[in-house]
Amino acid sequence: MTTKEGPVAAGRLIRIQEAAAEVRLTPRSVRYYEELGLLKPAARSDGDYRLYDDTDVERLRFIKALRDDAGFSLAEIAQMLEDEAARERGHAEYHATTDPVERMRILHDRLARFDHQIEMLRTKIERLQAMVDETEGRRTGTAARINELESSGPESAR
Amino acid sequence: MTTKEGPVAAGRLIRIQEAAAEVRLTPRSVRYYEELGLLKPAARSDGDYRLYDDTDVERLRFIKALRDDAGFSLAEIAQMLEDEAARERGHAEYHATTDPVERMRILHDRLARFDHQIEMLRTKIERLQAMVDETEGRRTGTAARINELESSGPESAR
DNA sequence: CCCAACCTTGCCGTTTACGTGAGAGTTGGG
DNA sequence: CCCAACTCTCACGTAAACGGCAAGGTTGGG
Repeated sequence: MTTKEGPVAAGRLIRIQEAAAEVRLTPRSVRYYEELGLLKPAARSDGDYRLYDDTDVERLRFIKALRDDAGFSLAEIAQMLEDEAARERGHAEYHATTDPVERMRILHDRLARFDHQIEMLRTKIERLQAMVDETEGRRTGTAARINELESSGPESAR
Repeated sequence: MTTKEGPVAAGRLIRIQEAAAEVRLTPRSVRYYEELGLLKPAARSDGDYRLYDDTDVERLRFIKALRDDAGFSLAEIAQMLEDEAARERGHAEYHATTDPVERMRILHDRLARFDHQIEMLRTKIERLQAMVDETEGRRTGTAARINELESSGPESAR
């Protein structure tokens, strides 16, 4: 056990603008994602300000990556993340239940979700790779014609 | 040189429904893509029906792949394909010009476009791979905790 | 020539993923 | 306590990517 025990570092709570800026999103988008059930701020201030912790930011980063890089729709992302939010923060719930069977169920559930996410991404990679291969094929054809012209052309160019 | 020279097989001309169906798109989408300048039918019938050949269908297939698999916007796709349509069918234009310099320019242009497309796709693949790695990391962590519980759990389960 | 099935060009409707205020409340430094 | 900056919750506006319908023209088999 290290000195700073617990879930890594649960100290900082930031407001929506800072959280959004850190992952290059707008506050509006973050609120919209919440509206769709993709995440919930770790807490609210007395004045009802949304307060995010680092796991929230990580989640936002992941959401953005799924959207921008993988091109998934927010609906699909919601599917993939499902109520994982509840689980992640359900670290509390996880420790709350004494039932080891329940604990295993949660963990296995999580594992399955990871596997599914990985599979989705791998599938996408394969398709992209297929497109690369195809494009490379066409590129080769064009390159070949360039070579033809470069060896037969110069004679007529003289 | 084989017996059937020329651009592979320029015989069949199909109407929009058949073309769309072949690549699992709707006629509406195909028309919309045309409106955005992503492709132009090889010909029109007397009654102004759009008529597509196999290179058109290939193009549609590519567009759909870029959209569905790679997640590019139609605007980005338009960028990537630019006026490549003019070039592809500019096989005619290509053979029309006697200037070998012009021919080389066209070919090199095409090559550059292919290279750019490949680069875009490769970039996307790398990002997806990074996400896979990250997710696998988290998966491993969860799997580890499962193993912990599976070896320490059964004792309390007795 | 006739008709069902298909196509054409508008044009308005819809969903997704936000942008952009409006009006009111909250925070925090001076 | 005051005020600038930030945030809240509606609520309407918008661009992208089509769906769907209307009114009319085209195709092609019988």
